Amino acid sequence: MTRQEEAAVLAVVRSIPSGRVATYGQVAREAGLGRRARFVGRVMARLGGSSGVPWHRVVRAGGEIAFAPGSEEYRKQRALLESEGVTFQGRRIDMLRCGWQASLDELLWGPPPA
DNA sequence: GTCTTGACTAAGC
DNA sequence: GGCTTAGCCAAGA
Repeated sequence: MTRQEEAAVLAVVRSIPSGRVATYGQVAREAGLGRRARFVGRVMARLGGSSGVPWHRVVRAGGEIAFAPGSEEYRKQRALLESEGVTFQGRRIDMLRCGWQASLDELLWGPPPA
């Protein structure tokens, strides 16, 4: 929609700490978009990847990567996540360990950089 | 203006 | 565990 909402989405995604992931719906809520999870997906798609935004930390509900398993993008995203310490179980991310929860975030990992 | 498409989600079978 | 359906909303054609 507007640049502002897009910026809000990017800000939320940037605030996801390394080694953890958030779902599209979660990002949408954090950005004040309510249930516009698809909008988050659209913003990610438009980024292209070289925007300094950790797009790979955004996954679908349930902790599954949004891309088709085996696809180029899927493998890239998974590789990036695993390099940050995110653990997978099959094609799902262990959300209990790596899922991002803002409140729990500060308790376990300390306050985010910004 | 409408119709289609999609990096979504929750619920139901 | 998986697949389908229905709801959702914005961008492009």
